[in-house]
Amino acid sequence: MAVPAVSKSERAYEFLLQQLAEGSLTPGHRLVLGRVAEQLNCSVVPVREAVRRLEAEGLVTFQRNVGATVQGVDTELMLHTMETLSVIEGAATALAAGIIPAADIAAARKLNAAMRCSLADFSPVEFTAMNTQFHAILYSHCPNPHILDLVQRGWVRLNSIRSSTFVQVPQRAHESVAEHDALLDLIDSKAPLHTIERAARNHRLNTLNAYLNQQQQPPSLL
Amino acid sequence: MAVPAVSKSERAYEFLLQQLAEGSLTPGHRLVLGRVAEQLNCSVVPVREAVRRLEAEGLVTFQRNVGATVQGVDTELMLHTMETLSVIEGAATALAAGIIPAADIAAARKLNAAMRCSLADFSPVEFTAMNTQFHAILYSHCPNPHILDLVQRGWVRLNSIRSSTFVQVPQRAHESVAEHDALLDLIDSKAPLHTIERAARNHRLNTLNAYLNQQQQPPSLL
DNA sequence: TCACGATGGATTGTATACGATCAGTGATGA
DNA sequence: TCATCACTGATCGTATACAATCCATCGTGA
Repeated sequence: MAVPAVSKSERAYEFLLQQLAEGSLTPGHRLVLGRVAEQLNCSVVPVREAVRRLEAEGLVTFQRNVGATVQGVDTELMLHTMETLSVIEGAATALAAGIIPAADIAAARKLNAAMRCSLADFSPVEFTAMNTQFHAILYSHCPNPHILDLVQRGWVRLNSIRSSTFVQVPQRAHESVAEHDALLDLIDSKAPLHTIERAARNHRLNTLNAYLNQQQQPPSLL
Repeated sequence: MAVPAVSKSERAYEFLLQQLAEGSLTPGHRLVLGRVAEQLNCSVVPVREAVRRLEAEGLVTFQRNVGATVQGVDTELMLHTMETLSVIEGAATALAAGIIPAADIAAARKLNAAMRCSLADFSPVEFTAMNTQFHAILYSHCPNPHILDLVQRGWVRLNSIRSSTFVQVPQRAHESVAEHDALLDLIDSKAPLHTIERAARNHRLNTLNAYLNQQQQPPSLL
């Protein structure tokens, strides 16, 4: 008989995670165990486990006897998540800098060039996808799996609580591309690791600040 | 009827976490759902959820159809966990430095003085407890709850995978006390945050290095 | 009209039951 | 003697059932 290679609870987890990452599950959305179980054609028990795992990662909040809701786009939460990611990703990028293969640096440069080109005919979604990939290349060689894990969780969490900074602050894209090149130059020139770390951290903090400034000046003022 | 304020799965989680933190559950120990359920006087379902959460935090490993085992004292794992904690705790300490009340700094100084006194009649367990408390004072005012959470998880994880560095490298205690004072001086003098961050990070990395050096020179050589 | 309490549906929390899977043990045959 | 295989006990994975709890709605009385 065809036995599933992975458990149902695992599949439920993957399922929900993907929905969160791709935005089908908008913040504030309520996760009802029974419904999810129906969609996955299983009972609620595996779904419960999956939801618990998501809770442990801070992607959803859970209230006893009430259920889970997708974490909302709270500005404060956004701030904290971005700040945390700036610290972790900065460290990960620095740790990876010394051992990243030249081929991958080249790939990152190429990607950034594509991002620069796309500025002319700007599509936030597309740009965001390339941006995510760009940073993934840089930090993915981090030799510390624990840090790597935290970075990836950070990105997932970020993606789950907001669409994308570039949707709301398109002008940030220009600065971002320039900072990417600067970062690559630092890595290429074997700059001290703390310099690379600071650059990577500041890059993220700059994005955060761009977002916060935009929040203070609502669109109505434009 | 007396209704439990918290769910059983929550209680199971707390129960296991405490056992891990206080070392009743030694690395390599096998967690059998049924046994734990018996101890807690409940069915296995809540226990499963708790174990899943522990797995999501990396405190136990889980194998399908086999069960959970407490993460072992792998030197490499230890290295990665400490390195991660150095990054996160450094950031947390720096972020907290600007807003920590004078009373708490005084409490930290007092605690460190007690640690210095205890060096004469050294008890690793007692020293470790004070050390944990000392650092908790410094980082607990970190305004970013997300980072704070990661620091605390890091400590729990560290405690769960090894007894204490000071058990194995007692001489590190002397340096540690001195570094604590230096760190407090930096905070007191309102040093730049990145200086404080670096000091806190190095403090932890020094402990890590002390541990690693001792590993390379097994006790038999003493 | 408004405040307040009862009621019912929806949802979660947990126990129990049973099939699936794994690891160890002893028997069998070369 | 040794490799192989069937068997068994332990444990996990999941479905189902039911109790506990919450939330919204409606009715009642002032």
